[in-house]
Amino acid sequence: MSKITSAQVAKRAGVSQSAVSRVFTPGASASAKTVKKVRQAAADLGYRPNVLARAMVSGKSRIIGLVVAYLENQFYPVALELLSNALQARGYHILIFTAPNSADDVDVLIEDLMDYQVDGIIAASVSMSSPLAERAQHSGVPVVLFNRGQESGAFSHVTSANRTAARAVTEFLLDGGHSRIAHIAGWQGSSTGRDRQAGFLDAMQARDVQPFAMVDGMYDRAVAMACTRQLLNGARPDAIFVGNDHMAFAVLDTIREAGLTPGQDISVVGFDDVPMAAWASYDLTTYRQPVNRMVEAAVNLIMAQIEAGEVSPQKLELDGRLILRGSARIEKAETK
Amino acid sequence: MSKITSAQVAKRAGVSQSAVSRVFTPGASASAKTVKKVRQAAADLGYRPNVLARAMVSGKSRIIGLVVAYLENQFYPVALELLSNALQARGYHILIFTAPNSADDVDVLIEDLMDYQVDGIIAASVSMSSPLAERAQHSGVPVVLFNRGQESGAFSHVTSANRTAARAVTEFLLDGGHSRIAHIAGWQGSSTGRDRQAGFLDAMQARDVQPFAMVDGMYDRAVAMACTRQLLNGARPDAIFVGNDHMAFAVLDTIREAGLTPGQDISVVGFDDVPMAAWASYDLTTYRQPVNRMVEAAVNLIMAQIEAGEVSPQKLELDGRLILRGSARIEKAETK
DNA sequence: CTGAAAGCGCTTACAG
DNA sequence: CTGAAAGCGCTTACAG
Repeated sequence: MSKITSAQVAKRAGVSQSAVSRVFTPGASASAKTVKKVRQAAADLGYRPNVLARAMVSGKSRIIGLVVAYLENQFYPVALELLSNALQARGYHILIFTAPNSADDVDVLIEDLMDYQVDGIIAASVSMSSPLAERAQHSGVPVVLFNRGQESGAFSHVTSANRTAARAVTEFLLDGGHSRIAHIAGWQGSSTGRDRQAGFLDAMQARDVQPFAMVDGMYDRAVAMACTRQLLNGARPDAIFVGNDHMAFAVLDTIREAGLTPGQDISVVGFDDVPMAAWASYDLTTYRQPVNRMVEAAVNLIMAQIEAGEVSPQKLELDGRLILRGSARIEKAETK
Repeated sequence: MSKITSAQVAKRAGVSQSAVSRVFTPGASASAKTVKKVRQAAADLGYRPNVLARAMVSGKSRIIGLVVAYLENQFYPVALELLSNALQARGYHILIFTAPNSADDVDVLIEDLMDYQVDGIIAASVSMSSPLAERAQHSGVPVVLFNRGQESGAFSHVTSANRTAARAVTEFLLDGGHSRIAHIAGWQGSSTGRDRQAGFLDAMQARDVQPFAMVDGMYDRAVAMACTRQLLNGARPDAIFVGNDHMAFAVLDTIREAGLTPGQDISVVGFDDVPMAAWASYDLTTYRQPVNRMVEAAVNLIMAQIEAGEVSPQKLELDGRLILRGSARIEKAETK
């Protein structure tokens, strides 16, 4: 029931409270004898410094606020785990805020987050409003957007080179001899959804072929299934480029439900390469986002901003690569 | 760059700093006039109370430490999201610690967690050592184990009635006319793994049938696949009861890889009923853990312990139910 | 190297 | 209802 304080340790060790503090402060300056006495007393009493008190005076909480949504999409738990490990390794910890998908509420969340005096904020899969951007700036709390871009120059962000990537995916489909290509895009309210769609259109226009269809799957399984049923009705596409793997699994399930075989009757390509994409039942051809490197970059960015105080926002776009599996035909149609 | 403090608000509002504090304290006692002036000044300045400072003096951080592992198993992200939402709704937030699966390191983690003066700890899918149990007890920090039991009476926990549930699953398989039933158990170092295995054995013994095989899948996909390949070699089982869905998906993939059809050539039943189990490609018959109720119970328990100071540990075991899908044969063999 | 003292931003008795 | 004051558990100049 008792919280041991540095004062109690000091008393037992026969030194001042400041001495105890110094022993537990990395950049210490204490004699070997003092260190020994203090460590002994601390061990006897089971003393551990109160991180909150330290945070108050130092102004550094060693807490990073993480805003995350879409946890049903395997990409995010994976990223969360990597993020947490990377941060833990540097002595930071994550205060997690699960976000509603609507924008206003995210603002409220971030304000709550800032009340905890977090040293930085990583916002995954959410956008932030401009007023909020200003508040964060003003409070001097660095913000890094993860897997989401930001038009305003306020924040740093790290994403894949979504537009280029989507273009590459589309070209792959075109090269494979597909000509009736549909795109089930990610939520158009998100930069990733818009960028990937733009990349799709880039490639189609460059080859002068019309999209078979283009709809917004909202990054939602049920919506993606409904879109797919629609698409399968009547004249069918011969390929569907889906805005992320999570929706692509829904597309695959729906295609099979209709008695068709993915990769044979219709090609499907996703985006992310979550672990499940490699599982035999899905065997999804997809564009791999370099999640390891993305996490590393996000952590480095936020650390740099925390340490430097101010760093001009950086926009990082990393390259991934297409992973070929069974859900999409590779060879040209004529060579079949 | 500036953190606004209550003193600054007080000055602008022309009241004392205590008055400002009262206005922002729920159980306040301030005149309407004071409230008005203070709120105005606070709004002008963009003031928000420093949660850390409040935590220091009140001794309540409104932070719950969550220890979690196995994030690749969809059960945990789902639980995490529910937990976070439930806690957020009550004004608490989660400081997350991703756990290595080995026991010693968990202890270190929990100590780190306690340094943040968390008001309570929810440990999902991990066990805690006895010495640590004592420390937590001693510090007066309530601990609730989630989806994992604890022999020692030290902590509260909430789980499914794993043994009974596993027994029911096994009986279902037996009733379905299966006689060569294998069990790929969860990690035997975990209570859930042991309890489910015990339930499996209960049912088998009651019917006087020998297990076809019993192995430890370690809650790991790769291990489960290896076990399944082994099982498929030579005389095959006609059913496999798998310790959780995450492994069951691996089993299903492996069975198909061998050219067999789950639910036809061999029945498979999982445990959890994660969302993916319902997806057409897996269509997994499984025992549904009542995750909503489990989360609710865990949150209520921890809240009760925080508010009451001391509450004797409670062991909650909730009932779920078997969800029938296509991966396991239902009718008796003879009626086929 | 070391101790006394101030102060981080709050809450909470204590008087009035 | 309200203000002055003490104190939560630390870190960090400041003297010595």
